[in-house]
Amino acid sequence: MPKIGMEPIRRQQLIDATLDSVAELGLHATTINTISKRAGLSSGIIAHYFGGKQGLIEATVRYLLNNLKSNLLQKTQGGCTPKQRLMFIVESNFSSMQQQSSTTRTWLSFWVQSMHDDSLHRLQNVNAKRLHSNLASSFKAYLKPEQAHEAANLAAAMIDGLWLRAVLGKANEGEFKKAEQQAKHYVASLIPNGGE
Amino acid sequence: MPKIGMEPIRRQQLIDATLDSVAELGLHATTINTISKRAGLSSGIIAHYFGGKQGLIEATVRYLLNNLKSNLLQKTQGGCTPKQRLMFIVESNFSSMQQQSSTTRTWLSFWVQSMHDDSLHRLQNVNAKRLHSNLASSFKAYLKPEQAHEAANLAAAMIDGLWLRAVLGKANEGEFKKAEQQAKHYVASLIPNGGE
Amino acid sequence: MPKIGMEPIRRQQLIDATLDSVAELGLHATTINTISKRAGLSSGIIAHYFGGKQGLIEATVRYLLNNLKSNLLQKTQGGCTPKQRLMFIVESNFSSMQQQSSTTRTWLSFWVQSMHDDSLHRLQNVNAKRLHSNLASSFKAYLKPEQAHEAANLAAAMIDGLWLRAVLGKANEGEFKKAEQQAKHYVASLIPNGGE
Amino acid sequence: MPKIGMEPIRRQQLIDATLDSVAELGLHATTINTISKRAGLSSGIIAHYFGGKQGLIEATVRYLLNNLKSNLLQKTQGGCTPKQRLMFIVESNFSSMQQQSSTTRTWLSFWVQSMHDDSLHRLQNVNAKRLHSNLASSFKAYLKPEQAHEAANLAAAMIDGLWLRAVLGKANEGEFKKAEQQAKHYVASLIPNGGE
DNA sequence: TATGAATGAGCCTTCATTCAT
DNA sequence: TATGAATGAAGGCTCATTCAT
Repeated sequence: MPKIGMEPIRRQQLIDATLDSVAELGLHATTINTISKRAGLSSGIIAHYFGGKQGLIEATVRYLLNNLKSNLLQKTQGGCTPKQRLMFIVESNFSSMQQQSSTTRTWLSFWVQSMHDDSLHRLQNVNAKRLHSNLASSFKAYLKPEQAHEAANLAAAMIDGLWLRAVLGKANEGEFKKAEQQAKHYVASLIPNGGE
Repeated sequence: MPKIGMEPIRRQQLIDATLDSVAELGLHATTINTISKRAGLSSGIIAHYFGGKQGLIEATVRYLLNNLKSNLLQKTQGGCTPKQRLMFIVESNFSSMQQQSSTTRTWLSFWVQSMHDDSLHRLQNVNAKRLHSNLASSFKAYLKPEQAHEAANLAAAMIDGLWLRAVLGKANEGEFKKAEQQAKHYVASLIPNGGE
Repeated sequence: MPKIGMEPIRRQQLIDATLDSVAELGLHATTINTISKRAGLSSGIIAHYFGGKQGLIEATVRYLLNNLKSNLLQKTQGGCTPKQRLMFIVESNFSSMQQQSSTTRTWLSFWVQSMHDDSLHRLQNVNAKRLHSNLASSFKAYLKPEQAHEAANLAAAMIDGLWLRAVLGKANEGEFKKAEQQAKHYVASLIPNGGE
Repeated sequence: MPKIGMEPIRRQQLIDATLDSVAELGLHATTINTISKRAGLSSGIIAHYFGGKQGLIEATVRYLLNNLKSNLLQKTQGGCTPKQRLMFIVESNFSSMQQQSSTTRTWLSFWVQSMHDDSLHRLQNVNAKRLHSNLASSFKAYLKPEQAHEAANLAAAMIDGLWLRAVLGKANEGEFKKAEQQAKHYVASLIPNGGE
């Protein structure tokens, strides 16, 4: 008699294993075997639940994006000022899934793969636009629409740049935290009069 | 006696073909065959001149780094103010190799691969340090050492962040140019009193 | 669940195919493809069961050695005089595996390869020592230890020499049998007073 | 202006290099490059003088056989008794080319290769027959033709067997010498009344 | 006479996919 | 629902051969 309701459990097991494997070995060296072994499951299960490797990769990226989204939602659900919201945006981009430091490199691996993979590129675009619109809508409390967009662009670039350098430089937690502080400071500097 | 003086020509042909292939297909999908076909040569020639695929990849990265370096050197060789030098640094990071838009994504592919490849990581580190030290030494004309380093960090992050977003967003030339302007503007903003 | 209990069958299929291929083509010309084709299986299966070509080669040699060993064991298990045991040793070295004439040359191929392959050399050493110790322990029924060792050396050399010349000379069954008789006769001649 | 009379020099250089390479690496791992590098020449020269790798291999084997032959000739040219001649035959088989201990394994490599290579097999046959006929003709001084042939067979087998075990067992010079003594002793034992 | 650049077939290995159970 | 045996295409590498010089 087949076990019932295993699907969500198995899917999450495999997504977690994928994150692990990509973090440790890189996307390039991650295979169906490195994943299934980490999950303690057979390789065939991936075709069963995700249709194939590509399906699992996409599901994993979606999972990361959802995490990022809900992380911000959770931080802001109690209500907050636009400035606080900007800080939360920075925080969630630096920490959300990155609670396990492992996922930072995973994130970057997927990012780059998206340049040559249309379905990943679509997902990555959604994310970039969401970051921009989140930032812009908050900046609009302090700036004219045109300027708010400009500020959002710069803020997004600074967030990505600092985060990227931290990841590529194999930063430890302290350095990572410092990068986050620098990002916050820069974002704050884009608000006229400190948001008063 | 076999044809003489072909070595540098062949090596460059293969490096160019590698840049092409990685730009179009990504590092993951770039094979000995995609490269040699683009170079109009046989696959065996790669082993002949570079020992193997890995050797060619590394030579290609070294070529990119050297280009970046000599590009800046050329811009500044006539003598310039520290502020001008900062602008040149931004420019060379945005444009050097990137004259052919193809190399932008190549650059990024190698960057990410460096997370899981020691020899590439070493090369990438050299580059990161050179950018930082170039920036810091220029900032020292206007700031105390400590602050100059801080400014160099922020400037480097902003350069990378804007460049990265331009690349991943598949920016056209105009958008790329705009990102460069934003980077310059930001770097200038880190100089007290506009460098007077 | 996949087919169960196939492992020993597949392993034997592949070992048999290896013996065939090496016998016909030589170790040098034996490839993963010549083996897997003979086994009626795909090339990938070799990695699956033996980790690679080298693993299969070693397993095949081990199989030959085990056969030789159990062949002698079987002949002598009913109990026998030391002289009879010596004859059985000769017989098993001439015939054990060699019932299929194919394996004779295979055996020699592995033997020679062992000069440049450490893992094979270790296996080959075990075999050489076993032959010597089998002979020596039997000779000790008739000779002093020192002399028994000497006799074992000479007997082993004659067995190998006759067998080798038969193999290299592409002997037919009759010639092979004659070589075996000569070996037995020589071994018997090393026993004082014909073993009375 | 092309150098004249280089041919015999180059041919010998390449044959020597082949012996070296096969001794050290085995026939399997010996390539046109390992040979030409040892000879201090280019790889193309092999095609030039021997038509290809196979031609060089055959020439090398012929060289070994000629050495063996002339070694015996030289030993016996002063005239000798049949018994002495038998001893010389043993000696030349143990030592002739084996002056450089390196060639022993080379010899064996070629021997085995001859099982799957017709032109080598023909050469190897010539050698086997010569050994047999040399031995038989000497034994005929002491035995009837039929018995002389039998003795020649046994003697040849013992010579090969002892020599083979010495080679495969990676014998040092002392052990090698001892094997030669055992061979001589055995051959002498085949002569009725010690040749008086 | 001699070189070594260049080729491309063939090798072993890796791996996503398929499928019987 | 889950397995892992089996496949076979594709990858990088090795190497004997060819040939312009």
